[in-house]
Amino acid sequence: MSEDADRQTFSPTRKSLPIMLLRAREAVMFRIRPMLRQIGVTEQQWRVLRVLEESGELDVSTLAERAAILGPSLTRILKTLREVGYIDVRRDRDDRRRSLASLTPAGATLIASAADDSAAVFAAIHAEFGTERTQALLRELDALTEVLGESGPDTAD
Amino acid sequence: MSEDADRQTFSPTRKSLPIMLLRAREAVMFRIRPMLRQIGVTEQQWRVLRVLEESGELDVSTLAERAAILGPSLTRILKTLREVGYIDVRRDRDDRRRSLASLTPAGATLIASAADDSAAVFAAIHAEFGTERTQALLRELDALTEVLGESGPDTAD
DNA sequence: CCCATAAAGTTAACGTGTTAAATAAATGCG
DNA sequence: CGCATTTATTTAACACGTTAACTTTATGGG
Repeated sequence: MSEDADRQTFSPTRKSLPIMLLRAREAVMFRIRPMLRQIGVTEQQWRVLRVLEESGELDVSTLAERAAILGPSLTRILKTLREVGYIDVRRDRDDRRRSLASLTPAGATLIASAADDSAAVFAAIHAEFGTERTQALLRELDALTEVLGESGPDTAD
Repeated sequence: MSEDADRQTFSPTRKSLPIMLLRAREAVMFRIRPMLRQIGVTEQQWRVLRVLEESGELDVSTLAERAAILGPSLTRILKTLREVGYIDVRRDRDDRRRSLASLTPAGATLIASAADDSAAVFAAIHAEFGTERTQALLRELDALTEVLGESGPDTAD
């Protein structure tokens, strides 16, 4: 009743790359959310804090790129994080179009307080799915992103 | 300046499973969005229509599960899709708590009109990343979802 | 030096993600 | 049968995703 005849017009949604990536991400996030709730930040706020902890002071564009968050979302997130005191934002003296964000001591403390819980979650995932298998999956995801990122339908010409 | 000493508290964000799944999904969606824009539906609306095309009439809970969309979002999406005439929604006679959604002819026509474009996009992805490699990645994503889905921090007791 | 153009962020508008609470219908038990 | 408890869905509130338009600052050519 759903298919015209004996030919599948689309691959089943169970085998669709976008949906499977979404499902896998959901499964992982399900393990992580309890920790995030505990410290009172959203998943995206956590990514921003993590990137700043990893890279130090960054301009908004680079931060957006590394945290995989779009500009408009990041503007709102930075506003919130600044209001609660986890980050500082200042203007770049040399190029006054740029904003530079950095972690405050309070932000660094927050991240440190979640380190053990975070490690435990990922240790559990490695234990259940396999450390090597997880690493291999990460490599494949990175490869897929690289391959598709080089040229797209909007980059054709 | 970012790390306390010589020990990495967190794995680099470049190797974080949640972030890599997000990046990979973004890379794939970047190829698909032009088609969705053309037919005037969002990514989530498209998933709902695809699932209904694949499975026929479904109750809201099952539809949410298969389209990987949460209940509250689906309520809004179904309202929109009904208003533009792509789906019908009715009450289940046997269990009046349930709503049943199904594709209208207009909805089926919309999907059919995008079939060729959709196939072309996925053919391109298979060509660039490899058909076998893509299949293998899908299997790993499914496996990860299964492994993590069986028990979680909220299912421990 | 002046202006057109580009670049970096922000604002705006609308749709979705996420959690908690509310509504409504079905179920089970005394 | 009557009511407390579940189940299915919706509503509400706030945060983020996405695209387009806008503001401000840099840059380059005349």
